[in-house]
Amino acid sequence: MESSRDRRVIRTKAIIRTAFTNLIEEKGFDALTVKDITTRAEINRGTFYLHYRDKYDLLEQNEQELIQGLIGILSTMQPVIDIEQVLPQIVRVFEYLGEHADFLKTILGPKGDPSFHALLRKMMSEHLFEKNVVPFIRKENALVPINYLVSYIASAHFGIIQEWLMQGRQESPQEIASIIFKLSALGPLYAAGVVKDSKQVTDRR
Amino acid sequence: MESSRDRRVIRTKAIIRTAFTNLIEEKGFDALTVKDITTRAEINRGTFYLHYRDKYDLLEQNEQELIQGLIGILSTMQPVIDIEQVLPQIVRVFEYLGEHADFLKTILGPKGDPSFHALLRKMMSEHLFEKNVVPFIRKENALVPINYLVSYIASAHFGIIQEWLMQGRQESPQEIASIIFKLSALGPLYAAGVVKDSKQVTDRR
DNA sequence: TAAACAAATGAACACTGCGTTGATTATCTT
DNA sequence: AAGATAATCAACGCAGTGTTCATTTGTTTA
Repeated sequence: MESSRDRRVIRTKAIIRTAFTNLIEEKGFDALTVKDITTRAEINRGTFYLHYRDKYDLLEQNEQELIQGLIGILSTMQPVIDIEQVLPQIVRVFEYLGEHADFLKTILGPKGDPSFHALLRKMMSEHLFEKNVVPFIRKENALVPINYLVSYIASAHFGIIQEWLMQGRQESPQEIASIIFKLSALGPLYAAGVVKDSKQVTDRR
Repeated sequence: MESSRDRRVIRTKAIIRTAFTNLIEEKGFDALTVKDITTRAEINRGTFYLHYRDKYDLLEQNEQELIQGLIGILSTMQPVIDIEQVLPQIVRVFEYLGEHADFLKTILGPKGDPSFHALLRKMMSEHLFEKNVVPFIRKENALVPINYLVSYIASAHFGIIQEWLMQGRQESPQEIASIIFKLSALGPLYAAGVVKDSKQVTDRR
């Protein structure tokens, strides 16, 4: 299309991208120089600046690309009626995440970009829960403030994503969706078999 | 004690620390130069190097200080018998976190240090759940893999901490402990009032 | 309080990476 | 095949790094 049909550009951007991803994993994003990237990519340093303003721009463009893809998926999903309809939606999301595992794994890891952590969490809150869960909450029934509920779920699911990626995606998206569902619907302690019945605890305070 | 009883050192380290914290909040850690810090702290740049190897060392020392304090608290706690005994423990932790809110807020925020995120999450897993929760799990009862359970809970609680700090700690440690307890023991969806009874969902798959 | 010590300052050093430029070469599109 | 543009190469001033050394300032302790 309009955006850079020149094969040289495609090639250059691709090798920059992989060099970048690998180097983040090795040294971490901020210990990283443009020179590192161009050396690794076997590219003239000036060429880098033909495509990116600086290393932050490079990071941002890669992140945006990924985010846009995710938005594309999430926006096609209509709000669920029955709570179990979320399962295939979760599967779809994890399929997509799996396709970008390399980049995600590094960027969400300990040497990654915390602002991307925040961005992704925010997206999960907005597109998933505030559309699918929050509407079902009758305020008078909620036992905890809603913002904490949302943070709890968003972070928890975020943690599942991280664990899945870091362990090398051993489970299928279906398995993961099932795990998430059980944990959130039944409660982590119930799912663990620690608490036998929610009731046991309900009437305490 | 032995470590630097000279008042000049105390003073210098203190002003470096606050300048550092403020600057992280303003520009983010990696957009930050040693010169920025010393200028803000109204300190000779050479003085900085008298105390820290570089800005990463400064970050690490501050983080370690905080972590050690947390370990000190966690290690005095004996494993709980009844699951509700964790409540005062959670309270104690949040009291401590509250004392260091300024630093934590920035370092756990979008401009913070992702490796510290990981470190704190790991600590929570090890000291809290693997000591207090995991032993109670009978493997045959667990509906989900334990590593996912641990990730789920650790991240979820991590999210609560972040939300609490970012919103300016409006709730007391007691309130937060109660919120966490409800969410984890009853399950987030139950606590939200979305699911009426866990049973409703238990026998599906 | 005075002497001895240690911290903080200020100025200079070479070094590394940054972001940009202009001329030249290589590769692509039409 | 011709024209366009991407990539290269070498060079530039600039900013921040981490180190040094002589000097001044402050703190401790005898």
